Amino acid sequence: MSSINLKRLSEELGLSISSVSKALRDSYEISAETKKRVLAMAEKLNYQPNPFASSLRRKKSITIAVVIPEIANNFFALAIDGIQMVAQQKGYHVLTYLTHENFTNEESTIRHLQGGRVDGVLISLCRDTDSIKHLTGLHDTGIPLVFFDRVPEIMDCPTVTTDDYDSGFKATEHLIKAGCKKIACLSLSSLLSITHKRVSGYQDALKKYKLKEDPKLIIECTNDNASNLQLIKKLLSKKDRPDGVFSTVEKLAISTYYVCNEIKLKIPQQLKIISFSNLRTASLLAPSLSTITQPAFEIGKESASLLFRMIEKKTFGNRIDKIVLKSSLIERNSSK
Amino acid sequence: MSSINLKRLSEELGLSISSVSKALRDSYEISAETKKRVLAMAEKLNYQPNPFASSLRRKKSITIAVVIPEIANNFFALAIDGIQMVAQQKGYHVLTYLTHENFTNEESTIRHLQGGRVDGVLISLCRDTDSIKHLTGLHDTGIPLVFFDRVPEIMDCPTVTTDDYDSGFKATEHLIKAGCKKIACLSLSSLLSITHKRVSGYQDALKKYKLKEDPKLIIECTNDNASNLQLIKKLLSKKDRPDGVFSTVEKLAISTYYVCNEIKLKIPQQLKIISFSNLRTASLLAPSLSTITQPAFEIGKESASLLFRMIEKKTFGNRIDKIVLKSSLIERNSSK
DNA sequence: AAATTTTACGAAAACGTTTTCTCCGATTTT
DNA sequence: AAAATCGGAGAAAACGTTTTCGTAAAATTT
Repeated sequence: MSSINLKRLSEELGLSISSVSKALRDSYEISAETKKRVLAMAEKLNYQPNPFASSLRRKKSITIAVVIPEIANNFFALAIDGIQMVAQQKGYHVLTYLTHENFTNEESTIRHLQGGRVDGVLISLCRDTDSIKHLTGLHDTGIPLVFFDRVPEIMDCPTVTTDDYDSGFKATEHLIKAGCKKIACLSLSSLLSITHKRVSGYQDALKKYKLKEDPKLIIECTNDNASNLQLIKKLLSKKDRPDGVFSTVEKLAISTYYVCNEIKLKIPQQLKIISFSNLRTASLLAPSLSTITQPAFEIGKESASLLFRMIEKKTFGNRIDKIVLKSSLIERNSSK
Repeated sequence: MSSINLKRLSEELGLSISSVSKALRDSYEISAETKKRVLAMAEKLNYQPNPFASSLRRKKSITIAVVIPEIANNFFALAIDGIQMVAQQKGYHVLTYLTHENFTNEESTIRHLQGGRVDGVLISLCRDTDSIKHLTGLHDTGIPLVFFDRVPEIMDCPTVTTDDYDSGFKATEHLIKAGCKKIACLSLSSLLSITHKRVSGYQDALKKYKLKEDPKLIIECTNDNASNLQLIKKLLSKKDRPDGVFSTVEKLAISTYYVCNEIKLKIPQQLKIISFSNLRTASLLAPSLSTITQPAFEIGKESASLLFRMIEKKTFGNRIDKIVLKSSLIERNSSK
């Protein structure tokens, strides 16, 4: 329990508390010589300023919050990596909150953040967020807020996303050109903006190539892995099963692989697959998985950078940034 | 900028600040009726207590720190998941710091944490941490510290690990029983306790089965992916190349797969592989990867639980807990 | 009825910073 | 020589809580 504070430091130096504080913050009011003395003593006693006293006084937390649905997910892990990089560079601390795709969790997390614990918030919405009322409170407190990937469709807010519509379109087009006539689409909650955009791309690609759209081929999956497996198994076991699958998220493609193994469906001969994914082992799978890969790390980096521009008021007036990055389609054997 | 504080609340209610504070903390000194009034007003004005004022006064941050080498790593992502679960349940906040396997980062992170920003620290050491001097300062401040997975070998400290020696032994034994005569071992820094234990298990298994140990077969990899690929390629391109590989970490197994693809080495016919890994797609790889899988989520859970026992002083006297969980060996086709 | 306890609340100190304001002696300007 | 400026430092208020202590009035006990 060392607890070296300014008072102790000032006594040791024979200076006032305020002078010591100023010296440590390199104020012009303090002579160079005194500063040197103070710094030396602070070093010697291993002085660490109390962050709470400082934050209380300065009304700055030097901390940001990241609110995401889950962490055991390649996309989000990479995004956090990017966020952390920028934050560390800025000398900021990062609080992480997981909503586990649960709206109630998201709500209470946001409410807690209104106390001023953080200077800014990065958030990717959870699958059953159907209203953004819980965010207006946070917005009203003036705490900068940036959405990434899973953003609200209606609210006027700063966002960092990828070209989801285009990617959905191209992925579907790719399957069509590979010979698919009947393409299923595996999606998360239809409440999510990314789902909506990716599925729209899918639908428009079908239209362009005059394939008839079947609502039954758009499978809205749940948050439970076992039941998703059932859904996919049911889909692929039917007599008139699809010959192509476009998965809007990685884990549903993995489930599809498992199902195909189970029911002995050959990829890509009997079923072609393409999926949004940040799997590092995509090319090592049997067969290798064709992916639309989002620049997850860059998304994190851009989101954090945007947030810091807002925190530092470098973003002019009431301008609202909407950054869109490009995903890349990587053809592999699952869609040959 | 709402900024509703106790003062504002007390004015609104015609009470003193202290009474409002007590009412909100459900003190026996306040009448039931007054409490109800205060709660109602707090709700109405959306009062959120200032965490810094509170922390300053109570000398409690209700926050823990997690210091890990990287986040884009299945093991650590799962561990964090477990940590977050426990923390959330306890109403604690979680600060995450990435060292990127860099000792200097680890050092400065630890130093920053000495200011009292957190009530406890969970840490997994980075690959070039060769001294734990930087941790004694933290220890001296009385902040509870729990190590998980990558723990110091010498220091008397609370740890949560897995049966690394046994796992290394069994993995090697498994390869031997599958017919391997010449087994290489891919390891991270030899400074790490996990490397040491896993490699010891490997060596003892060789001894038990009278296979001669060749130091050249123990490859200490770097933190750079490209150079690791080179190292592995060199190892596997030799005339007298090994017929088995025991990888102590996931990413080196993945690199090995890439190399085998490149130099057309057939797994498992020409080379058998087993690796520590938390890859969800292990069974979908070509061929499926035999793994020693650590209970990463549980490690996180247990570490956090232990830390909270220490924070809440529930751990008696100067007892030091060392929790060891079991990994499981899962045979798949890469070692058939 | 007097003495004691209980109930319900308020005043004020404390947590450790940061920052504004004040002050004093020394130097420079009028 | 008097006035103004300046460099360096300290006193004290402020940030928003929590908590100790004090104290009236009411309730209870003697």
